[in-house]
Amino acid sequence: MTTAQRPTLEAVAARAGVSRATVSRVVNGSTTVAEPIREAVTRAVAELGYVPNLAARSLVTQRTDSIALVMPEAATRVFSDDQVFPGIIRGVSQELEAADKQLVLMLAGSPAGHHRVERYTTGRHVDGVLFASLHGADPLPGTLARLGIPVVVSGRPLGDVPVPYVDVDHVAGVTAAVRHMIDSGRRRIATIAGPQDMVAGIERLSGYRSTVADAGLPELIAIGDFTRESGSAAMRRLLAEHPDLDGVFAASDLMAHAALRTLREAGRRVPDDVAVVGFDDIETAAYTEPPLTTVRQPIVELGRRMTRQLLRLAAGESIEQAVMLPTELIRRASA
Amino acid sequence: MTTAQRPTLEAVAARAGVSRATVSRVVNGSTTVAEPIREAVTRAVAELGYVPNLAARSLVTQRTDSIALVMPEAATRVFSDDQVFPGIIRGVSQELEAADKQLVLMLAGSPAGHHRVERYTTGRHVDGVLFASLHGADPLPGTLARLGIPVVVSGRPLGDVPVPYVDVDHVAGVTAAVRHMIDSGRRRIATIAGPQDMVAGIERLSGYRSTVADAGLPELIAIGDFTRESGSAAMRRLLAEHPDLDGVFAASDLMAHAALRTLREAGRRVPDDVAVVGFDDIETAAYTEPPLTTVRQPIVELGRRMTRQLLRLAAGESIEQAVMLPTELIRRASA
DNA sequence: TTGTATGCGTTATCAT
DNA sequence: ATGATAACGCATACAA
Repeated sequence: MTTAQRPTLEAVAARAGVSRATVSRVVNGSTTVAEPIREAVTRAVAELGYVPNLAARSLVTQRTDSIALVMPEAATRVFSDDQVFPGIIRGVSQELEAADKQLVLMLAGSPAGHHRVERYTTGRHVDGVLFASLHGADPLPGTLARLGIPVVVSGRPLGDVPVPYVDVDHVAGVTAAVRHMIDSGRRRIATIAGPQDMVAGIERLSGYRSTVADAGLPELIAIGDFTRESGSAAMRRLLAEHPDLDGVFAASDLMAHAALRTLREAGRRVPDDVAVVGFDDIETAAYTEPPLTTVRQPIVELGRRMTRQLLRLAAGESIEQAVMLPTELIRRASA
Repeated sequence: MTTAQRPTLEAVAARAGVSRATVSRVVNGSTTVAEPIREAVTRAVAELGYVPNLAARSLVTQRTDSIALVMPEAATRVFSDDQVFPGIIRGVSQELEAADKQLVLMLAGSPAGHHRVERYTTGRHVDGVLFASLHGADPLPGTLARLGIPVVVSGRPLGDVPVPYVDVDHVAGVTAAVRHMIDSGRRRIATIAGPQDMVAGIERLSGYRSTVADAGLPELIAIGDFTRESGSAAMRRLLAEHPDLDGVFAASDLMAHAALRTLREAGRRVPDDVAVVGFDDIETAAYTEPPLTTVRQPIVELGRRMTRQLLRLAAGESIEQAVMLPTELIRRASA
């Protein structure tokens, strides 16, 4: 490896016939530099192909200009075709790009991974930390916040940790979904709920319960974990226990997709016999058979908002403890 | 922000009653440290919650212990429910975690983004660079390689840049797919090809052409860009131009999925009237109507192999210029 | 407006 | 086996 020595401030300074300090000023856009000198320096920078050494810079500025996005899911689940995580990544990188910061991605599925994230983030190797989703009451966000490290979480954190978060309005979305089925005459509406150690799972279930309760309808519940597999199993259970059901609200499109198939295999027609509504509005939802009515959540926007909040926090501003994003019922053919 | 001063080597040294050098040795696992001293230092580290400052370390070691994964796609396409990119990310992070390195994710869809990536990577802010997919003949990988920066690309690079790459055996996969249809009696087999500025698109098309040619069958071609939308449009075109087609090989599952729907809308039964085979084996493939026969490519493994190659390269080893991963025909109901 | 001098927290070299 | 001490490349307070 003939790793050509990369030029330093020193080299540029020599070439331009000025001091290191002046070059540094030009590179960092200081206004107090005479035009001819600025030009000379700029030329020297270009000729030498100078690029600042970030390590050196961050050593003195105490900033790293990078932020971590932590995905505490098991690596195998983070990237199923559930589009939640990819969507968040996309939103985060858009906003980070605008701010000229780097995205350090950390999957923390295993305990070892979690520990690694803890070491890395508490070690202040990043200017801030974004959590993409929390399982149970993870103490890490709170720990970081207490250390004075900027943190923003997606989804209201379980337990009462005073960590700022951005979330979508699950309850409003679910309410709209269930109401829609009630309005079209369904009376035996079941739900395939999400995991009850995640806010999204908890809130979507509670939204369902209060809505059916308000309408004087019974609760028909089976728990899944947002995946297709769990959706199939849950649907089969519901069918066995409540053969007369005429509506299903699934807490994720993946589970709804599986429910669609399971219902068909059981000889039920959708939406004629059973109405089905999902949650997420993943791309596949428009291509299921029949196309899926579902609750859209602005997932890319979620990533963007989290990032904006974090950057403000890192800049020393104070921010709202909670930001809520709206959801929307997308009507297709399944309900 | 009461940013508690984080302890430095100096502080640990003072507490343990030794020199900075000794603490550094213990932290870095040097064997030349007496056991009692090592213990004292270890205790001091724990008590103070010391974590090394990576910037300072990398300033002297000339390593950053992080590698960049560049996705040169437009941000909007990188995370469609095409599982390719998420899969690669997953493979890369698994392997990186094992090597205790950080993943810096860079999307480079826009020209500005591309330039940003160039600056960042040529600036040696990472120990190596992985490219997740290339459009056309991107010069950046070659540039980096010439600068002595370790680079590994996914997919054979277009143009003849001598950059090491890992790819899946597109041709073998496509051949198996088309043969499968021929063997079951299809004689008018069309293809919905991928974009012709990407190797995956090019190779899958050429695999199709040679296979039908070998069988003395006609070429029926429409070009898409791997997305569902383009798949629908291409399928409609094929139907209009070749109403008698009895088989379709789509270069991506997303396009195959759209084709399935378009065929149904046109009143064709799959597989009775028309056989359909896709490529990728995304999770959705098992849930389409009918379930999709497709060519599975080991996408997570691709990410892992790329990473392993890169790490070897960064460690000064020399590596194979090309690594080819096998594909496999997964038979379901659509063909 | 520009230059000088200092320090950021490590690792590595060289003594001891 | 351990300790001084010199880099590493940069930003900035201060001096000019």
